[in-house]
Amino acid sequence: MADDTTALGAAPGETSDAPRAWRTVLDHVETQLLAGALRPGDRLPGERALSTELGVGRSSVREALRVLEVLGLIRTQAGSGPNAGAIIIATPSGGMSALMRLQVAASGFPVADIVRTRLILETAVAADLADATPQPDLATSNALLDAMDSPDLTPAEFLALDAAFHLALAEASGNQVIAATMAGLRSGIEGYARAGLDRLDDWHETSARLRREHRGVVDAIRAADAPAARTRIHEHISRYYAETFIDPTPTPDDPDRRPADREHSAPW
Amino acid sequence: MADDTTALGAAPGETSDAPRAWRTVLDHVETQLLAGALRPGDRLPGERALSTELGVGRSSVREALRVLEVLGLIRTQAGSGPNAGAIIIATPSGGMSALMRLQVAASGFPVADIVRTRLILETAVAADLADATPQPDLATSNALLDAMDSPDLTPAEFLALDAAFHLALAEASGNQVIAATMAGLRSGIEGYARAGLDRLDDWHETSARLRREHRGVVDAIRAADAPAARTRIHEHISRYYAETFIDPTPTPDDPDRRPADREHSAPW
DNA sequence: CTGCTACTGTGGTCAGACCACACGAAAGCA
DNA sequence: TGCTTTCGTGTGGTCTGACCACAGTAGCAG
Repeated sequence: MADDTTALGAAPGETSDAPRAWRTVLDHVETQLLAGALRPGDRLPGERALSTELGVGRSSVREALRVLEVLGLIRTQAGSGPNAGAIIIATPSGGMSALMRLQVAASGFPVADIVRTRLILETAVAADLADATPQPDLATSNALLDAMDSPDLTPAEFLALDAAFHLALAEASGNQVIAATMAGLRSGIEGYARAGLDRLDDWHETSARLRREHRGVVDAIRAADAPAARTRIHEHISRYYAETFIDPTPTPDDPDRRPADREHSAPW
Repeated sequence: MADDTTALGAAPGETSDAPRAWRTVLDHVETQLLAGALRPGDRLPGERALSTELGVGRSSVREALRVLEVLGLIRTQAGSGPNAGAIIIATPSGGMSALMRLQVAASGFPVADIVRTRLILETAVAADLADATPQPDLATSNALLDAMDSPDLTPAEFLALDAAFHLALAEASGNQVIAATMAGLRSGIEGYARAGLDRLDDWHETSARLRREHRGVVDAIRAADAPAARTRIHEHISRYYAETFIDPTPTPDDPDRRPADREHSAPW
């Protein structure tokens, strides 16, 4: 369809219309994706090729590719051969994590909101797993649970396994959006979670309780007892945060964020 | 490779360790953000300044900035004055939308998973709003509802208002993470939603029902009847998708996606 | 004091040049 | 013939230097 565009489309200075050059590239890739011309596993044209093909500079192409890379859409590899170049991979978790992490860092996402969202999602996941007709595969989760029983784990290691466990549950539900979101939420509050360790009085006792609660959740799922799974995971998460965070209250008061309806005091 | 030459931190070729230059920039910004040295509203150093400061080329700085921009962390503005340059803004919805949209396009996110996630989130939001102690502010939602009553709306326009309504509810809950996620989910399936319009037998009847259901949800929230709010929003959403999508079944079968536990037949 | 005009700094883009790398084909050797 | 080595080639990764358009601002003219 006539790529009109002409060579003028993206001149150096660009004015009036001005679709930022890198946007052109991004849109082009998205279109190709939507049209099915590009599927996971495929290789994108080389940067130089895309550059001439779209009539933009290579740097602009690179800016777009960088975005795609961070968003988890492509993987780049220098060199030659079938594995080289930019190939399409749909790995959302990475992008989701980056987004959450940075937004939290920039106080765009209050930690409390993240925790609350996590609560909602995990509760639903647990109930979902319990109700699943073909008993869901919890092998990964169980393996992690066993690993957590190891007595010589540092709190940080335990925490990592804990996070993996929760993520494994989300993945077991088969919902990729939730799994990716959970991964993102996790990494968004990772720093706080680690910092919260110091706040615990008795780590030994806490870890024991966490392990117990984890087993409880899995047991409820196995027993196909959705209500119990819901309750247990809910309490598990909310209790932990109640212990490790001083005050999970949302952002104090930003000059440009209306503190309007914020105190919904949801019971988590 | 005897003579590695280079030896300088970030020489052109870079080897062994090789933290990709743009990553350096990204990490730097994130660190500054975490340290509080950079807050929303602040201006980042100029590209050239950052370039020399971090010892990387301007192109690398730009690649990083582009990522930050797409992620909704900064806003760039050419020219001079206080509004020029790259200033920190924490606007997650944009990045979330881009992420979702592209992942769906690349079949990284099955549409069904998105719908299901939306269902979970919105159900929770509705219940949350109903339980909120200070009656939440539903002014925006109501205004949209009224706008939707206009008889001369094209299906597409109606759909846009509908989306805005649902988003307004999420925003009213005060949870920014959910609001942003909802915005992302929406734009991820926007194309499908529009396409689904053709599938409707009687648009007039459908829109009337949708309006009725919307009011019903808001009424339940006003009445602080969380269970009703839950049920109504759930039915509202699931019914619509059941009507507009042929087969909400996840991706057929991708060579690299195990069709494992996927049929959890969630009741939507 | 007012209004116009240069100036300056900022992002946006492009073009060209290297580098390191990884693969594959050709050349060399057994 | 078959294996090893070498060289060539194409790819991403980066840097440098150069314009352009734009938006304030300082400074000059009225």
